Amino acid sequence: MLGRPLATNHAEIERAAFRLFAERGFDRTTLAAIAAEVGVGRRTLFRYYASKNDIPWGQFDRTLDGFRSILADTPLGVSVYEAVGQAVVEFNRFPPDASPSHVERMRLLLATPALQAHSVLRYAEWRQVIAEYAAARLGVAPHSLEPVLLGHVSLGLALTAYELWLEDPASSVTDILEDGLHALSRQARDPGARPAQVDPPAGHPKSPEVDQPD
Amino acid sequence: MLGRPLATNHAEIERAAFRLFAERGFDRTTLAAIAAEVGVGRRTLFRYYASKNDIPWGQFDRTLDGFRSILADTPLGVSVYEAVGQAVVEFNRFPPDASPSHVERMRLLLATPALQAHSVLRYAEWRQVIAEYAAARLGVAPHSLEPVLLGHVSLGLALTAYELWLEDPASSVTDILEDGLHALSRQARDPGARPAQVDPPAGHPKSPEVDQPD
DNA sequence: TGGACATATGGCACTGGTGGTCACAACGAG
DNA sequence: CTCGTTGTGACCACCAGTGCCATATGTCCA
Repeated sequence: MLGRPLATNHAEIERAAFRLFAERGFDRTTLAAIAAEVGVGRRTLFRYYASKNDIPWGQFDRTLDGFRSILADTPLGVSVYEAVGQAVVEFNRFPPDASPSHVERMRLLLATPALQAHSVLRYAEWRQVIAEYAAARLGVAPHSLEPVLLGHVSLGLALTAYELWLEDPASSVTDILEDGLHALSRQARDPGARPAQVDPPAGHPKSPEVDQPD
Repeated sequence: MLGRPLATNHAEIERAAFRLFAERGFDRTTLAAIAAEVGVGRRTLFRYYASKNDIPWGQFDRTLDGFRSILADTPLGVSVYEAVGQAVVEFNRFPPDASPSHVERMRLLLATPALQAHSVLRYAEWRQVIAEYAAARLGVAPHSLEPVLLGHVSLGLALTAYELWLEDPASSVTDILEDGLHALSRQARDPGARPAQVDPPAGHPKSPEVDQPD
């Protein structure tokens, strides 16, 4: 190694940060406090994380690479949709007992409004991975309807699973994901049926109203 | 009216703000500059909008009420999924020619990272409207799987439509939404088919890796 | 006409996240 | 020991957001 050695590392910063977040909450924990806890300068934190919001996410790059691998290892015998569905289930599998830090992390990410907001930027990268995989297999552009839609719907399913899981920590993300996949296929199979299937999902917040002079 | 009259209104602020955003971009436009342009104090802006990020969204409350009405006017003869699907299409219908400000607004919202992030908080309210409608019709809790999933998938479809529309402004959001609805039903109908349907969507960014000491 | 009252304004001070700059510290190599 | 390399941390500026409060500008009532 050349040059001055690192004063800290990501793991140490995250341990300190999570401890403080747990004590005071995310918003009321200042970067100065985290820096003091770690024993480095406040400015140094920005050399490890692009922003305060990125601390709970850790080193997401690595995680994305893992997801790419899972998709790449997917059998070609099934449809793209099944493949992606299974990859998502696989990706979100984690030891049901251990990893209390994983639970803490997800709780923080999903329960803190500032982090919910910030997370879409990470989610976009994740959706992109799906879109690229789907585009390659379907032989279409990554920006065309089905790859993009598949990315968005997959994300919707995953967020659903995590939301429900947080409400009932005894439940299993994997199980909810699989239930969701079933619901999504049931939906289309009997589109006219009254209740109890999941069918034509829909839109998004239209453009805000054009203001009338008050 | 009692008390001092208002110094400005939402429409005036948005006109000024959008002009500046177009010139310098969202991030490089300060609230001080907007306030100066409108001719009011910086502090006053915060009495019209909760944050800078809320300016491009306008008065979203009104918009949500409109969406509730659309859902409420939905015929009971069709399934919840069809009803929501159609409501979303209807909600996102807007004059194909006019409203250049609508285009500008959406472009800004979808192309600015800070706004993409902030928007999830608005989207959450919008999903909630769907979940409540679906829960009522299905006779289940709003926090149960199908209503939550329907909200998320609907949002995913809508975001897909807006993203594709932005890439090709000559296209129609309504058309893309309808294509998307078809893709979603096709998916489930022949789940084993090779390419060209949209089926088992999947997961979500798993918890970040637990850091190893670097 | 002249308060009294209600309400909006806008200045000020302060916190906290973010980013730039730069001198300095700590290590390896020659 | 000195040089090159690289990380550190201090100082600074900027900006969003918030609490506080004096002041401006209306209506209403005596």
